[in-house]
Amino acid sequence: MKYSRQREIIHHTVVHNPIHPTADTVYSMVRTQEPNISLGTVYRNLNLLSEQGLLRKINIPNASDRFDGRLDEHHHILCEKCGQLFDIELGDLSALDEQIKKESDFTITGYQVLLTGICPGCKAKH
Amino acid sequence: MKYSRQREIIHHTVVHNPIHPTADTVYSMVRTQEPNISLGTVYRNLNLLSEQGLLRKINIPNASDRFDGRLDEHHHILCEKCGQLFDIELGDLSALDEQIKKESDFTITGYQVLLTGICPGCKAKH
DNA sequence: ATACATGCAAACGGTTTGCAGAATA
DNA sequence: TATTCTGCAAACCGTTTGCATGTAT
Repeated sequence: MKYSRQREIIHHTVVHNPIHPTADTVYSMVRTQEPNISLGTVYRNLNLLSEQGLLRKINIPNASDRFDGRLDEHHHILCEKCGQLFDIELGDLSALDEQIKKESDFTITGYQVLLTGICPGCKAKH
Repeated sequence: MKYSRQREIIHHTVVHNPIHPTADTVYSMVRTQEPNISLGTVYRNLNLLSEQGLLRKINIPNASDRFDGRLDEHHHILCEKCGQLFDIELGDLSALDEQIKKESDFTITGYQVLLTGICPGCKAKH
């Protein structure tokens, strides 16, 4: 992976904005610094960075993927009202892995958990 | 919801074929009985049936949605090699709900768990 | 010099939608 | 008859890709 200014800005943008932006949101943000960047470059770099483990790509059903600069183990909850994605700690889910390893002949390589709910802000707006 | 022969065949197809078919697979299967059915009708009915709770729609990252006629609580594991989706029992995850309810101000409305791994069949083919 | 990256625009894949006509209630 | 449904085709949306050019090593 060769250095590029565009990639550095993209990476920096995701890491320093813990809002779990979509590619398109990253694109808008990056354009303030790099006005001629193309959406294709944003996609290519977000994918590259997540393949290299420098970013996480979070799949959202029926909506755009989100990107997350936090690399430690945590999960997410999607607010049904406002669409914002929040971090959430789920304690230790590795017990599930253990259980499945015992009960099935699968080799588990990963899992994803996505919760849905109503965030405190949306609850406040009754 | 008015009766339609097409919808009945679609529903029957999903319920009696526990292979977690995609819309396109359902389309192929249904066409053997209903050669003039359109893909649009298949999509419309799969969505309608899952909205009514008569079917479950399972979101798969970077791939087509799958449909499941099993309505009881269970989860799924996607084989990375062959792409087949299998049922898996994860015991009681409601403890997670409890934990989150205590630790956060979110109202949890649902969660989805998708495991990835290598299925026994693919492991056998070394 | 040679890889790799970029901007652009077109293509892609899965899914949804508008419409005119057909089937159900 | 009023409403819902269908087949068809076009549109849609998020994402990827081919290409000619530019940049890093």
